[in-house]
Amino acid sequence: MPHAKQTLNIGHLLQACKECSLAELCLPRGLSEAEVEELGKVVSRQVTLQPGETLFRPGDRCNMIYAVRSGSMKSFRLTEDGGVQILGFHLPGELFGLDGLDTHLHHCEAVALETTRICELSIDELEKLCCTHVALHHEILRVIGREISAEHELLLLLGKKRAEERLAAFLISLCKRFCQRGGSGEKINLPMTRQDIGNYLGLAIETVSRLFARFQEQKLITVQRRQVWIHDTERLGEMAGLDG
Amino acid sequence: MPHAKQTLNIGHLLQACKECSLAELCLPRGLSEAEVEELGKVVSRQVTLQPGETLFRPGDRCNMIYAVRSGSMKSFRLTEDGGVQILGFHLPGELFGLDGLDTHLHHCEAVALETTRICELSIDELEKLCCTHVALHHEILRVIGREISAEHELLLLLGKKRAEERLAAFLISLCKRFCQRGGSGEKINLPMTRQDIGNYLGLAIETVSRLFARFQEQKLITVQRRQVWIHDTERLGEMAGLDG
DNA sequence: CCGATAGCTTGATCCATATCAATGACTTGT
DNA sequence: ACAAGTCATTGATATGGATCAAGCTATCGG
Repeated sequence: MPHAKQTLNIGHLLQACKECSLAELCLPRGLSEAEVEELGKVVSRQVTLQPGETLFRPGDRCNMIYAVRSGSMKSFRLTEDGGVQILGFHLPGELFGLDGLDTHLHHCEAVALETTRICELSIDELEKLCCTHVALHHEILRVIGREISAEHELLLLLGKKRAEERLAAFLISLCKRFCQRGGSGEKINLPMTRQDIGNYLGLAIETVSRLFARFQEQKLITVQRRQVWIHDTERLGEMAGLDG
Repeated sequence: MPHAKQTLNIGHLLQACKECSLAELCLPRGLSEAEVEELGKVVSRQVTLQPGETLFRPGDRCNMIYAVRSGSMKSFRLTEDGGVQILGFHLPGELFGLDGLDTHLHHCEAVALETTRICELSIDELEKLCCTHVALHHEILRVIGREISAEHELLLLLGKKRAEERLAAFLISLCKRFCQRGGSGEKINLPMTRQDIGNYLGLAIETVSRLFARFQEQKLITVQRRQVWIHDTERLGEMAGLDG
């Protein structure tokens, strides 16, 4: 897969943060109108990726953080023997690319799951802006904190939960996130393959498939390929051991 | 275990960052002398914990980040059913407590493994200082980046590695970190129990014990209770799948 | 010095999940 | 409409590490 990026930088950016419907989920949350306008200027460009295209890979210079405008991404780390561990899936309004803040080089790879639009934000510019806008500084720390929390959650899941609990937690998490983005909470359209789900949860693809079947038998969900209807959030939550 | 803290704030802090021998491992790395002096003022106090004492627990207000002055800590997350997942061990010069940056409440608990001195740094003060000292701002981002990288590493380990690889990676990582702190790299004194190691690595205590025995048979290490001599870093590294 | 306790080791058995193997269901291109 | 490829399901079998059980070894208080 080539390291392809397709830039859609038509003169001025057509849609900066000010007009973006995702503002409340993304960095602008809680900023004043003037601050959001400033933030919009930091969006250096927007990029569109086709399914399977790579945004960055290990060793790439890390000057930007990225926000999903539409579509979805996965980021994953590689072992030297060709193994993969998916670290997260990124939905519209979510930020990613914070790894590599230490060495200024990315350690992981980010790939589009579907046709995906990305906003690129210059880290340097953001940093400067933080000095004059305290609210933005706080927002950025909040985003970082959320990232760290999410990773702790996943560590708990991989280290301590059984297969059933893992998948339940995964479904609940996705469901919540799609709800925040205007989904009904009834139906989810999975942007990732079973392979991706299994990899992320530390399970074999067959195990994921069997669990989907079992959850369906138990009337918790209905599965049809990538479409999942959630019938019993309550019980799924209990299975997941809640706090996910 | 009571939520005990014993403050050693004798008038002025006896030893701020300027005189600290760990400076090069901790936040002051790469700062000018004047900046280090400023940073020292942000260390609001130093705390000494006895083995098993808690520094913070889930739900506690998160205003500080912490640096280990001497001794060692573990931080872990709890499941609602009483389960534990250790998220990390913290050695002298390392910073921790970055979880909770999002909600300003800690999600995890931090406990001393031995008698441990901690420097507390006010997040608000640090934030202010960042605006006037770019180098400090970069340092903080570096520390955050390192935290995120370390967590990705652990995710890879828990998700994809076999028991043997996990323990090898763990030993290599500890060895490196003790070396940076002036250790010989020959001998490690483990500050944590087998229970802790197993929990951290997602293994049963018995498995850890058996692996130690096997590594010893293979002449890779010598184990005597909490003392470990590393004989063959090379091969351990290979077993770990390197990049740990 | 002795008993109690916490931490560790070692052996025997079991089980959750991986792995192997085959088939089915969409999707895409010709 | 068919061939080929990718993705998903389902069944049979294997296994790495958990769990259960017993004993060992420092350490500490009295």
